[in-house]
Amino acid sequence: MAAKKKSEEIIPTIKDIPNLYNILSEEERSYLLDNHTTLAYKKNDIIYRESDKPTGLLCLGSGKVKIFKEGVGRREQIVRMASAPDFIGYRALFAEDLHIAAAEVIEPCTIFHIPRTVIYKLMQTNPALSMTFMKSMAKELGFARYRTVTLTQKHIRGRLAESLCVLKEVYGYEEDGQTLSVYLSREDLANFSNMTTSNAIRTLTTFVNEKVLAVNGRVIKILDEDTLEKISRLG
Amino acid sequence: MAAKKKSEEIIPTIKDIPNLYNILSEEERSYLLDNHTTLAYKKNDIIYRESDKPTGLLCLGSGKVKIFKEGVGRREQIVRMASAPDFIGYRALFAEDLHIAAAEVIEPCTIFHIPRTVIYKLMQTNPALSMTFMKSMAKELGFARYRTVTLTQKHIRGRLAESLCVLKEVYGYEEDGQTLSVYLSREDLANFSNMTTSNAIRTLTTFVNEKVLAVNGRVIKILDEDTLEKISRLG
DNA sequence: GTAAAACAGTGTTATATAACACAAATTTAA
DNA sequence: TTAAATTTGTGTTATATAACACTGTTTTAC
Repeated sequence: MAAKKKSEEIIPTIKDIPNLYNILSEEERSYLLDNHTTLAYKKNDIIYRESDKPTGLLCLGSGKVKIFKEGVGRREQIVRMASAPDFIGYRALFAEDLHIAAAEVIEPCTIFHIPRTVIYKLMQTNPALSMTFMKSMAKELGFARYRTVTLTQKHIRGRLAESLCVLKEVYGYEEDGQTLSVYLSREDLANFSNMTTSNAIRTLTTFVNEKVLAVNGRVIKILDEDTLEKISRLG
Repeated sequence: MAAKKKSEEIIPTIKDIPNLYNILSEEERSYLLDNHTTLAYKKNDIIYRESDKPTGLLCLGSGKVKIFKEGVGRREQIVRMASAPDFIGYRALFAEDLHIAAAEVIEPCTIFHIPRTVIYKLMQTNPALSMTFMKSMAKELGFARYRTVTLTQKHIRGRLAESLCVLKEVYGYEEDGQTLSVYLSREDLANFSNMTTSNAIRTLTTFVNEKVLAVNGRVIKILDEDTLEKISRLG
């Protein structure tokens, strides 16, 4: 959080995407290194919007991103929280569709852009690369299925508890082993959990009263992970 | 529907899965023909269950299948309705996961089973095959995202209207150009639309009163497709 | 450094939909 | 071919959660 820390941060390179770089041959690696661009985004930047056409593969080298769809009456539904190293926006690329969700920066990002033709060429010669994307997408589809059920069937407490558990999985804790390593508005928390902002606030308060969480502004500490998971499971 | 018709039906072969067969070389085709099995399932058969381990790729050659997850308090959520020729159960295969949903036969099926090693071997030599599965899965993920939003945000009328539109897309009409070519219980309709059976029945009745549908038992005619789509869109 | 905007928090009310309970009709099985 | 089970249909009640309306507090921008 300290401003000083930021200036010391080392900028990642595409070599830091192991799922991508590690499986390439020497020749493929140099082809990739010569044929990608590195982009820097700051907080609140939009990386792509709903109905944009994908131009290539995006790899999140550092930073945090939320992926969301606009629903009924502008109400937004966050469908995924991405962390580095992750692929983003590749569903639309491989489906040969337009984007069906938007991506917005939550914490400053380094993103590698690999043009469609480049990544397709690599996939032609390297079957393992296709398998990587396939596996990644299959995991996401599994998660999407799981969430469809829980967001429609669990009660408010269960939905919020589950979202917090997911955030813990994706971003982990700070050094203290308790503080969630994301800094989200109540509204984002609500949009990730399919509820109104008021209800997210209220439910957060009950979790604090029950000593499951400690909350200080947007800083959330998970005091009792087991109970949180239990609340999530029982809906 | 006539019993006689059934006995005349020709049994499909794996050549009838164009997304798979058409993109293979002669050599690959004969390898595939020698290394798959054809299975027949009847109504209400379970093809696989939640937490089963996938053993290979399943291709639906004929028939109709529902894919569902069990949610809170045994309540089932239908996440997909499959029609021939479709791949089924391949998400778990490629994610190297257990199945996270179950598949049940709605109308008698012919299914081709291609062992994991066989399909992986083909994917090693044929990059286009990987792309086929990738595209298929990307489309499904898009659909899943879309549904998450509508099932959580649309009202009951919009959800049921949307489900009927989806069924029309997937299974189409009978020869009369109006009758939905699936025969589902009210409960299945409800489980596909995230509502109780009573509410599915009631809402169906209001659609009949509004002359959008005509219903005779489980036979549903869509009288006014435009209005149905409008109801679906407006939520 | 101040004004404006966005966000957090809380109480109250309204409402969509689940839950329940039962009757009638249809299908299944013995 | 009769009984049992399942499915369909309808009315009533209960309740979870959205919607609304404010106030106080941060953050942002000029």
